[in-house]
Amino acid sequence: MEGYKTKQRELVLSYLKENDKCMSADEIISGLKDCGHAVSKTTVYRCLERFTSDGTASKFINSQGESAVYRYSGGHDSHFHLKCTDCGKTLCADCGFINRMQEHFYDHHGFTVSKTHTVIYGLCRACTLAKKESGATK
Amino acid sequence: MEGYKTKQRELVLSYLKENDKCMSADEIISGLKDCGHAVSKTTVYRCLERFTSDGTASKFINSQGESAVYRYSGGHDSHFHLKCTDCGKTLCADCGFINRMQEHFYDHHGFTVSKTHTVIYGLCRACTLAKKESGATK
DNA sequence: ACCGAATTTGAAACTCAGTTTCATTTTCAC
DNA sequence: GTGAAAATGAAACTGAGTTTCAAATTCGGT
Repeated sequence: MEGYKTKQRELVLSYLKENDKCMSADEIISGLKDCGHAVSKTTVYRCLERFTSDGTASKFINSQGESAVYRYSGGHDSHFHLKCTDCGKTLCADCGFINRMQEHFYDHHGFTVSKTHTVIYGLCRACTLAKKESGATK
Repeated sequence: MEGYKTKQRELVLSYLKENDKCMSADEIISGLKDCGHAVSKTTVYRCLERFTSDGTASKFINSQGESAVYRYSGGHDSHFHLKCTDCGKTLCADCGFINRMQEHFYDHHGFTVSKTHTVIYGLCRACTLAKKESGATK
């Protein structure tokens, strides 16, 4: 009931497992090519979609114009992305606050917050400071 | 110190003011065209970028492959987007919880959460229910 | 092992939001 | 008015992701 088993799907899956970090589709495509196990772009996207929807991997959307990143779901659950709108860096925050958020949004908005897909936008420490200074001097 | 005043910029600004809701760049472009005040795509994007960075308007990024939406910042501050990863609908949540989030992320992660750019992903009420049911019956 | 239907693959063409380029036009301080 | 700085817009481009479709692969039934 789950489709055929194919070499390409195995390759993408083990690449995700072996490189346990957030990777764009492009990184995965060229990573596999460099290993001598090239898998086509189309197929990689199809695998990632499949893994994302069956829970094998998580997809993180950072901002439009920037590629999504994927990561093997090896128990990384309470994991948030904090994206700096100034310098563009993305921080990962593994913290329990998400549970409080989940409660709030479920109770007050009937909304089940995804543990893995949410991106919080704002300013990182460095850019917060930079903004403050430039605001003070200008 | 703020650039020249132009007809086009005024048109985009008043269109945002008069239609106080989230609109994609495309809606704005064709809306203006339909009013008989066409402004070029390039210019609309440039205006939106300007308004976004000077605080006149807010930009909301929902998901890659989908266009960003913009809204005039007429005091809509504690305003969140809740995006359903299943049906794709976006809900707006005007609520004070963002202040608690801001505190948490500032205190524990040195991160200043944007009041306007953050998108929370998850399942809306309807899709949460739908998931539960299909999970129970299958 | 072989057949054949269902599934998967991949190259190429496509989509579409957003950006870049650059010649032309507009603004506004002087 | 004049001219330098800024803004406009048409067209071409970019790049992530999708679609198309013919060829290849999987695997249950025999």
